[in-house]
Amino acid sequence: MAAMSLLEPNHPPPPHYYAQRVLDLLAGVTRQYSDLLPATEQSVIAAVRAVSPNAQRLFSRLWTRTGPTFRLDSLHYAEVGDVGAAVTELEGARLVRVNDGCPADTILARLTVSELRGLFPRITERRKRGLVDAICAMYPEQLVLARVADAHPFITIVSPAALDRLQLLYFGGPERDLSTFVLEDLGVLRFEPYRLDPARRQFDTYEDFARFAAFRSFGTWLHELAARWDVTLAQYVIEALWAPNTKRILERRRVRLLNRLGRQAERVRDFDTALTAYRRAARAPARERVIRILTRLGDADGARRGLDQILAAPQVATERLFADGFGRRRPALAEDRLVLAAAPCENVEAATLAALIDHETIGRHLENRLSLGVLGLAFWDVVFASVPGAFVNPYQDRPLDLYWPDFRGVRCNAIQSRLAMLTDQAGLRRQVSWTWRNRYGVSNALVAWAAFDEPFLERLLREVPASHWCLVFDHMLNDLGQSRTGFPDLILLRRGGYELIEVKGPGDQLRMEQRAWFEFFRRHQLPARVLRVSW
DNA sequence: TGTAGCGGGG
DNA sequence: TTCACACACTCCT
DNA sequence: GAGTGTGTGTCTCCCCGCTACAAG
Ligand SMILES: [Mn+2]
Ligand SMILES: [Mn+2]
Repeated sequence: MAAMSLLEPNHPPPPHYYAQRVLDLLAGVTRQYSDLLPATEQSVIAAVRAVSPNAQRLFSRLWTRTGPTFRLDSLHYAEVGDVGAAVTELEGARLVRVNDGCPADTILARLTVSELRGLFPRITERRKRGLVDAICAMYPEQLVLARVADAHPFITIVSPAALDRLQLLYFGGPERDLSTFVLEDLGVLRFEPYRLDPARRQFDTYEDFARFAAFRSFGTWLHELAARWDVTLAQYVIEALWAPNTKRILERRRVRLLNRLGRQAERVRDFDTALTAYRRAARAPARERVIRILTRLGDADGARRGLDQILAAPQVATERLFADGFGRRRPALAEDRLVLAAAPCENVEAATLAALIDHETIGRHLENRLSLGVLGLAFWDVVFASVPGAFVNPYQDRPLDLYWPDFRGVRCNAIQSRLAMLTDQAGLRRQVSWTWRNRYGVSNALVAWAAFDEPFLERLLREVPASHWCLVFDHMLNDLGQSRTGFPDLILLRRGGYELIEVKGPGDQLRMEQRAWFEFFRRHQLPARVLRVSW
């Protein structure tokens, strides 16, 4: 429940606000996970609870800021009466270290260029990065820390990694952090009040959580690998991701990481590593990538065998379409043509839309936001229906299995009965407008609220027959992971009709996901076409 | 001196 | 900092 | 026509002030 009155933009929060939120977080983690917390986390929790409110307040501020090191002169908070006393207390509780605890470059980065010049006048680099590097290279670390401490005393959080893990446990994912509290209390973020099963928790064992946390750091390593390829590191990651996980959330993340790693390896032409990564991943698009690599390497037989395997049992539609057409010439999809009067000044889609609308035709460039959004509005309560294990904390914008292939199977009755309610326009309108009125602004992975407004939604439901919407919903619900991409760029609405249009500029072509959608449109005779635009 | 980008804040 | 998309390029026929 | 590499938009809020950095 969002207490709107708790915070207002640009008005100071209640004095104990941040501290209380941190204590709430710690209480939540303790309640759910006290049995599997490692010693570091336990001692952090105990220490924070033990210090005075004044120290709790300062520590909570530190936690929400980007650390782990802070200059004392950057700490002024109305609710912290005596910063010096708070710091001393936190130091005594081993939550922070004073004038120590970080590498030289970390504290140097907190100084301005002119401060750096003042303290280290012999270094003459121009840019800050170079300045810091040069100082680190020239002076021993202890000297740097001491000299900075003298002019600008600072503190460092002792266990930032433990704080990170506590946050991760509480919010269940790296995308939410303490700022979620503020945003929710401001009313910026709102979450569906779905039912949580207290007996279910996201991580059953410490190993589960450790893997989850490890996967997150692999993600950042992968990002570094993109900048600078390192075979040893890449192979280490593959090694660590070698065995499939029994937990599905972990397994999906594992596959994603391996596929990303394969892609990076391909980019630097390390085909051995790429093949290994893809073969361990084994899930789409891994087999397709393997075939492309084998073809590049001249192993036509291996590629052929791979293609046969895909054709025998395609994992996803795009994979089937790929294997279908690979090496052969695909029959070109019929395209219409449009010549614009002038070169588009923004994107081609907007220019095309402008050329196509007139006094009786309106349209939007929405792509997947259209199909996903209307689906989300029509199936709101089905998406948030209480399914065992789907919701594990109050800050989710989707059930954990939204994009899993068996999303529908798990909810098959609810989905069937909802589809039956939507077959006529009145039923569809009833659901959609109920959601619009009662849930507007609530976070939902399917619904981009800003993309819609009431009049447009109204016409959307009037001009597109409910039977067509149902065909689309039915198709999407079979596997949202697949159908969430590739929807055509534009929808045009006119009295008694509509049209979906995929805009293609010169030299742009249908992607595999878009092909899959057009296959569906053709099968059900929905009005969709590809428009080749030139100028 | 102008400005884009970032960190801090509610 | 992700992800889907558009677009520019190459090689081939 | 097909495949590949790479740039781009958006980032789920919006405001403020400061700073790095480069241009004048
Ligand atoms: Mn598009
Ligand atoms: Mn397009």
